[in-house]
Amino acid sequence: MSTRPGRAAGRARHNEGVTTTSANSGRSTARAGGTGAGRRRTKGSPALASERREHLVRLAAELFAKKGFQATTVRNIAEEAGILSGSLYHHFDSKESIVDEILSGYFDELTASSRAVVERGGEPREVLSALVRICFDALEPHRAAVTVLQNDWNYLRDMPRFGYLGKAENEVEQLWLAEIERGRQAGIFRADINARLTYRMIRDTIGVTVRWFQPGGSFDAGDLADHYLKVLFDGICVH
Amino acid sequence: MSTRPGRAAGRARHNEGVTTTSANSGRSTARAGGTGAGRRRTKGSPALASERREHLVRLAAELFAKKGFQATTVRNIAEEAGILSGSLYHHFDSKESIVDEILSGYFDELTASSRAVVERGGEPREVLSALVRICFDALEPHRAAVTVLQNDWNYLRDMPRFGYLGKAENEVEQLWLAEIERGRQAGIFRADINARLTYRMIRDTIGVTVRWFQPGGSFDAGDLADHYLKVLFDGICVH
Amino acid sequence: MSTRPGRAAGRARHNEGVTTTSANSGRSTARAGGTGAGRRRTKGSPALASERREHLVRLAAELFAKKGFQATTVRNIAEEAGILSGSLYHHFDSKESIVDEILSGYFDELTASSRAVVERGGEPREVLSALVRICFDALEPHRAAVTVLQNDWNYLRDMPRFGYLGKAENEVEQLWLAEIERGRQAGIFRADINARLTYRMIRDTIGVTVRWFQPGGSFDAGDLADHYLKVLFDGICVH
Amino acid sequence: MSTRPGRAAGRARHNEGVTTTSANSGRSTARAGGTGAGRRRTKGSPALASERREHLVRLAAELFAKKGFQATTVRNIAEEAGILSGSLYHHFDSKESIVDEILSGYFDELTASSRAVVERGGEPREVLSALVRICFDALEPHRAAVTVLQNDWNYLRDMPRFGYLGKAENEVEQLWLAEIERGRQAGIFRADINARLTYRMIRDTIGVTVRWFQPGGSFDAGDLADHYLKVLFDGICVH
DNA sequence: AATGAATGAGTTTTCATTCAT
DNA sequence: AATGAATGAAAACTCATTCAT
Repeated sequence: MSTRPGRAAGRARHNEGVTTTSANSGRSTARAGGTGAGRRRTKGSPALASERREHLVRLAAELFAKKGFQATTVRNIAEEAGILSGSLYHHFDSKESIVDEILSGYFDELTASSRAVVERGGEPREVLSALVRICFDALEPHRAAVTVLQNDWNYLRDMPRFGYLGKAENEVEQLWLAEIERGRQAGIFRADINARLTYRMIRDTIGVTVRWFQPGGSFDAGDLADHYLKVLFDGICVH
Repeated sequence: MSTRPGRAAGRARHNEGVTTTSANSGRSTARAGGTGAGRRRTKGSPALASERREHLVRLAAELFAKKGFQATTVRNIAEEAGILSGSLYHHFDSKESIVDEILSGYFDELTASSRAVVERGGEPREVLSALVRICFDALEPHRAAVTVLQNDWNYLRDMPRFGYLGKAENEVEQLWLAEIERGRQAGIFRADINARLTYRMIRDTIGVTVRWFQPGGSFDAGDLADHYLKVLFDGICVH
Repeated sequence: MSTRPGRAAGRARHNEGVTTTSANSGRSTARAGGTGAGRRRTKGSPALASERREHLVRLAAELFAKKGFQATTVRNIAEEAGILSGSLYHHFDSKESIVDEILSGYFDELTASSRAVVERGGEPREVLSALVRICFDALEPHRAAVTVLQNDWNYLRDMPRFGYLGKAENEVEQLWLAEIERGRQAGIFRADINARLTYRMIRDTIGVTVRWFQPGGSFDAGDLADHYLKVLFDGICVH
Repeated sequence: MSTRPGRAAGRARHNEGVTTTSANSGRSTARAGGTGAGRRRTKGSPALASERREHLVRLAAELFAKKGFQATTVRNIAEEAGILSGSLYHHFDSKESIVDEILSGYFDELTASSRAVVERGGEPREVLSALVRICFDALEPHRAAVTVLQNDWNYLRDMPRFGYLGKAENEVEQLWLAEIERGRQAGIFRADINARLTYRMIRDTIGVTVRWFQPGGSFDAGDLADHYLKVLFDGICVH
């Protein structure tokens, strides 16, 4: 379902407005059609360096999800990886750039999938279902990102570097609003509901799920989506 | 609707399992093994807490809501009050005890109101409506508490001091579950919805509202409740 | 045995070299042959004010003995008395002046008693016994002073205010040394012991006793003295 | 005489019951749930601790001895080392863990030597002499530990972390008591002395010596021991 | 004689980050 | 690619003391 774009094609890094003093400011992944001479530090294959990096990001993601971004120290991450905290700076610019990588990965996928679903078109109820399912489906692969967004949004939103988060959110919102509106015009959705309110309600409800959702527990993300769509479309009352 | 108990009558502070070495842990100064007779600070007013203290709690609450508990420094709070950070410790034991005061105030009220509503009885749909409205109504007076719970729950839940939060949450959950079940038995609520899932969905959705809800904006808490109950009971689809 | 001089006649206060900014610098007890107009703050009888003050000193002494001077806060003392810390400053200049009162009381008595015993004269062995017993006997009434001297001597000795402690110690030491010497000349004490080393050994041993000595326990101060004198004079070996 | 075990072989650190969150609690960096293989910091040298670390401990020990544990600030230590106070935390968890290192080093050695001496057996008088000499001999290499124990015992004894101090003291006491008893049975030591009282007297007297004993002064630790044993065994009186 | 509020200088500790090796 | 040592700025908290009321 997800049209997951390759990393190179996706939105690159998002360090707008950030002064980068060190040499290692951006991602060190290969850039498509790179113009400058990409920093190559790794002697072996670039793929290996990238693997190490991705591994570190995954470790960090887990910690961010478990303890929150602020409460996770660079030392925590390094310990988890079995190295010293200073050594992390060989791979990343800063703690922020790690979380950036995590969040942008999530948003790249979310916006791309959402756009694709809407472009494909179909019954508003089906499209809306698909949008909802995209969010639920992200709960497992992007658990950390969603969690950080839930818990540390307050902290991150004020940082210029993460301005893109708001923009991406907006783009997704517009897609939803249009679809809800379309359903209303078509007489499928009730006229007396407020589209924005409804959107917020749905998105928030899904996001906040990470706080108690256990992958591998009694429900999987699909069950959650089924249940939620049922209530969303028809309410909890018997008709 | 809410039987809102006065602060003085409600459950006081919740520092179970916390050794308090300093003098300012509770509202009335705790004394080690003093020989003198207990001092009553305020003779005239029934309020136990000093006005100054309450004022400081309010200032702190605003900051916690705006920036999060972790991101708010005691200096921030002190500056807001126009004093030095050390002076705050004349009134409070710790930063934690400030947030404790805020959170316990919220939970005292929430559990009391919820219990009262359930005990009064009535149609399940009406009782559930009332429970939902209690949560929405808390959004304004307890904005800070709800916000902190949203953003810093991950951080707070591991602290023994805040174990009571989980317990209070549980109590409320039980009230809701019983009511949903009752509605199902009565054939009012659909048999194919999961009570727990539904509960989490509703509570979370309301709580997360605090992230964008502006008191004094285009919607007030009542509008939100109306809209939400509409969707919750009957869904967004036309029947 | 102790010729305990009245407070008024004893060495007054010892704030040499301390700039006193507040009004209440010295003791407020009546001064013998006072020249200036003594500060009179108490409306009732001066004796009552003095009683309160003495009571506070006793409370402080207990705390100093239990937790050490440095580790005891002014707040601790005030709490014990059932007042607020600031209120203590109505009675005392500073924390230091409280401990000063405790220590000087001890030394006034110690030096006076020791002088008296030596002046009375007699067999060196008897005089030395009496000197030892003075120290043991002080263990109960001056427990706090002895304890503070043991634990906080390092801290206090550098303060000009407490320079008199060293002087008083010296005076006592001279009395002992002379007596030991006299006993040696008389052929009663061995010639091959070092007087100073012996003095230090005895005094220290007695002082350090406060660390485990429990008034009301299996031994009283007299038992300790008996035992110690036995070992001191004749050793632990069978002859 | 002392079987002085090397540091690396002795009982390491004693932070029983203390939750260590940071990385630097022990000598070898504790790691949370690291995946990588354990790192050995020093391959060549058998010493586990870094030289830098040991150097810092020595500096701290001197300051603790001079000013007392409480009165020595981490800033003092850092300044002595020519670094900033925060930098100390690269090497140590806390101020407490520094003093822990100092104290446990002393006790490891003391208990090991004492055990060895007792196990070797011999005349009670000789064994007791050896036990006394162990204590005197520790005065120079473990001056700081002994001093801290003298001055800050009151403060440290209440901390769970330092519970092992009491246990180690107890073990040593038992060794002494058994030896004194053996000497009594053998008719070498007087029957009318109390073993515990005698033990306390001796140990305390030696410990308190640190308050005036100057390594490099007119007496060395051996002289002190000689003199003390003379008095202890035969008393100061001529027989 | 005491309260209640505050000061100010200090404390220990945390932590992202830098950098020579 | 990593270590080991350090920085520096800030954090929470402590506490003797002051002072208007």
